[in-house]
Amino acid sequence: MRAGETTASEDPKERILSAAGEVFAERGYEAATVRDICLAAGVNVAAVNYYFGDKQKLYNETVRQAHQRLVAQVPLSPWPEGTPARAKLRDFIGNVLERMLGFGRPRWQTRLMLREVLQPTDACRDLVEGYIHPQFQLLLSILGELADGQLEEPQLRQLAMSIIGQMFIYRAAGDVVGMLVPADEMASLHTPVPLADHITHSALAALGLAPPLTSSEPRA
Amino acid sequence: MRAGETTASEDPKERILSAAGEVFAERGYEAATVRDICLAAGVNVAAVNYYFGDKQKLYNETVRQAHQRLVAQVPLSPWPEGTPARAKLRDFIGNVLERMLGFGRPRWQTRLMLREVLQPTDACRDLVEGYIHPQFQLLLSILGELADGQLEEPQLRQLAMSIIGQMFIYRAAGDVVGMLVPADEMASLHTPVPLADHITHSALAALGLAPPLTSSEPRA
DNA sequence: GCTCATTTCAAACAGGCGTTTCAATCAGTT
DNA sequence: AACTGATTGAAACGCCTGTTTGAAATGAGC
Repeated sequence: MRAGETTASEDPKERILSAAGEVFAERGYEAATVRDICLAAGVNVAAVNYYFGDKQKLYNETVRQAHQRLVAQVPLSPWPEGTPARAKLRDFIGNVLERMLGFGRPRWQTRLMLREVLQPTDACRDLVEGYIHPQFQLLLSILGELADGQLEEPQLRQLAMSIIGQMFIYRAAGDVVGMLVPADEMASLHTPVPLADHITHSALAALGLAPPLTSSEPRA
Repeated sequence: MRAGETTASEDPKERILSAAGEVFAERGYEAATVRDICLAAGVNVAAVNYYFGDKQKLYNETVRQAHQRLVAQVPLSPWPEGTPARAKLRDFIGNVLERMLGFGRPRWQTRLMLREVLQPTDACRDLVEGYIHPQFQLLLSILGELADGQLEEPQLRQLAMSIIGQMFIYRAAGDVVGMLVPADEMASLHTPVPLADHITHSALAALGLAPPLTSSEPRA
């Protein structure tokens, strides 16, 4: 099949996938053009159809790959046995926020996922089943541990969705959030670490497991 | 200028705006075609350029009108003096959710706004200044009243964003939420009224103004 | 009934789109 | 060196896009 591939960035298929990720994430499926992707990848226009068949198949493959790389970054069993549930909650929220908002990995990966969440296509089902649903279940189990049998599953799901929503808005509507919050405050309070503290504290306080937000000194 | 307009739905300009709202909301700016809009409006393709100049100006006008109609539906001073702050909070959350998720008004109006929030264009600034920011300030004032001076402005803004996030996710990611929550539970718990109760109760509990969620009987 | 500005219509326009073509190039084998 | 199958490249193909055109239809004022 393949003839001579040297490094990953020399393989045209890789280069196209990477360029397509950026362009699709930035402009969306319709507005992204095959010509732009090929220009960014430094390959001929015909390469997309040669390697992937057509634009739609390239898109599906791009989403699939971004999704799988994202999954690979998430540790399967993050905590040693005996870790307190509230520590797990803080870790979970911090990790999700870091993955959503952090500047580490290429931004387009999560941005592409976000597009699928906002307006699902065929590629969305795999994303939910392979990535989002397991994370949701993990959060549910943490909350179940915290509630210690005092909340039913439906209430746990409501609470879980509340927590996810508080993180989600920063990723999905970050621009508007930036218009509502002063710039300096945006940089100091609405970033992964302080946000994770705030959201965790809110959830624990709502569960009666931490002092209310109005108390000036939250416990560590 | 105008020759003979009878009813609102007979005026071609109205019909185009209405059809454009649906199509733009459904497919987005790029994927929506002028021909589809005109077909839906029952007018000739040339009508868009005749009445609005070009596609971009039609889009701007569509967003502007949807935004203004939305604003017109929101009462300016909703509560009589002396209304308890927690009642205001419940009302506010309930109203926003009803406007976001309710089946009353044409769905495309809020969906179009949502598109602007997720990926702002020129039309977004007006939307934020004329609609979102005032609502945000209203929520801030309610929370300030509730906190009774025990929280600083930055903390109030964090809390406000948390509340908005919990509502926002249902509008922006409703499809995925529906994949994570059983269908019957979706219909019973994740609808405007029970959701408003849950979010209000969570916020009050986090502020120490209501019993924790784990307590089986929340106060009315 | 005529005038005249406004509005409608079918047809066409230029440009960009995804895709295809086919000759040129390349790498590996004989 | 010649053959072979995989890859690349420039150009072209239809098709669909937003937009324009110019003539036909419309309707109010006289």
